[in-house]
Amino acid sequence: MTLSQSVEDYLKVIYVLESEGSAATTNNIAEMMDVSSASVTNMLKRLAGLNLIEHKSYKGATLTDAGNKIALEILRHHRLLELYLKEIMGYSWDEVHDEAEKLEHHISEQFEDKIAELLNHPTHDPHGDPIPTKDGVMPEMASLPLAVANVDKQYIVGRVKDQDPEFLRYLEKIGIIPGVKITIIEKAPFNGPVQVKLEDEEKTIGFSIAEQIYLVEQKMI
Amino acid sequence: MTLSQSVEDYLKVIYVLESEGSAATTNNIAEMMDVSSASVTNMLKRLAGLNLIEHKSYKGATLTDAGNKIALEILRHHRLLELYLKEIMGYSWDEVHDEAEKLEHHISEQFEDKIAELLNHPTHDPHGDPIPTKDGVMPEMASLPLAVANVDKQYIVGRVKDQDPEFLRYLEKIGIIPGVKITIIEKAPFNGPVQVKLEDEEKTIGFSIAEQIYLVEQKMI
DNA sequence: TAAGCATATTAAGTCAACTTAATTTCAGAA
DNA sequence: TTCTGAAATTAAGTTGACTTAATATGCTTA
Repeated sequence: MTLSQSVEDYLKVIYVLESEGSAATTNNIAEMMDVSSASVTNMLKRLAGLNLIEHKSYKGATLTDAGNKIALEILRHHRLLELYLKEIMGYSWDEVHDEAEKLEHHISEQFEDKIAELLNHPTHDPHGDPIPTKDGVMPEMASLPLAVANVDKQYIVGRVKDQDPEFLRYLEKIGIIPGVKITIIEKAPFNGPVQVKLEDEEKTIGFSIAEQIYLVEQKMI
Repeated sequence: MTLSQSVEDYLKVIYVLESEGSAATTNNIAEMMDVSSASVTNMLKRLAGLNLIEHKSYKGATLTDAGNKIALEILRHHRLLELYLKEIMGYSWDEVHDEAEKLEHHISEQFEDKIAELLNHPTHDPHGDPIPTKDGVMPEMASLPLAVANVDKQYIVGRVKDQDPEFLRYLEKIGIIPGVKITIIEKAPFNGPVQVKLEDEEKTIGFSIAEQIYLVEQKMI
């Protein structure tokens, strides 16, 4: 059973919405994929017909086991590719997303296995997103937003959510990338800026940025 | 201007037919692409509309400069990928074709440049096919079929035409791969088998196999 | 030079993926 | 409890890429 790129993309988006806690409603999907909601309704019917999702009219979609499996496979491709592009091919972390987005649908099982091996079976991509294992197990993901973490406690940057290249270049410039130690010095009230200490330098970042950064207490990787 | 995978494939096939000396007729294209001739007629109209080919009804197609440029770009992708898969990712030479066939349409300019650099700007792929340069120059290609080369003269295997994996595995097993020295010991008449000497061992191969192998007098690579 | 055959084209239809516009459904406020 | 606006669906149509079947073209040869 070989699925179209489009089908794979829908499944991936539904997975991501589900895992974010948002419902995979017609409009949510349409917005994320930048297509009309009518297109989504149509596709949801097809996906339901393929037993990849369950769809209740006017309610939203949930992945079946089969759909979940495929979504995880695509996600695995995507994240392995991101890491591969960065580590082996010398891409910067703001460039990897777009390239992986295209290639994820076209690499073979063999290619997947080779890069996993070359990378020594990694668990997280350059943004800290977990890479599902081949049998569909999702590693732990950093889930504590910097914006709500404790002051004066040392953490490690676990994950950066926003994939916008400019945003990523900014973060890299100020030194906030997965793996680095970070301590919150002060949080201004009313969603104000957050002052953090990295290695030795201190930086101040806006609240909305702090919401995109997730911390862990111990190194995951 | 971004072209569909299908358009790119047609251009590539037309290029290959032209460069083989065969006319790019409707039926030739249909056969190579395994589609109906009606499909080809349709596509030729579209391609002509895009100024990528010239098409005279009932005559056949020839690439315009624009079409040629795109065909060469795809061919460059394909052959760079083949070499990359073999040299960097550890594929065997019978496996690279299929994977490259899919990926060639989806890699970015950046990806192309990176692998070219990693491979040190190679001129030929693992089968000996020339890799067009970025500005559309096609390196020399071995053009002397083993089947018609001289007896008792030392050559070098330059290129293997047939891409069938089983055929390639056979050739590899008996040691006929681009770059190796080869001398024809004897050619049986009436398109009979050909006896060759490789390094130290002698092998006998069928005539139709000998037709797929092209020699050069001096190492190209 | 006309017949016959291979080659190519046209006609009509399918399917996936999309669109806009019209309509239906549902859930929350008056 | 009905109304209304947002969300979802249906209806109708487009485009690309394909199909089979019918028809047209033109090359060879008798």
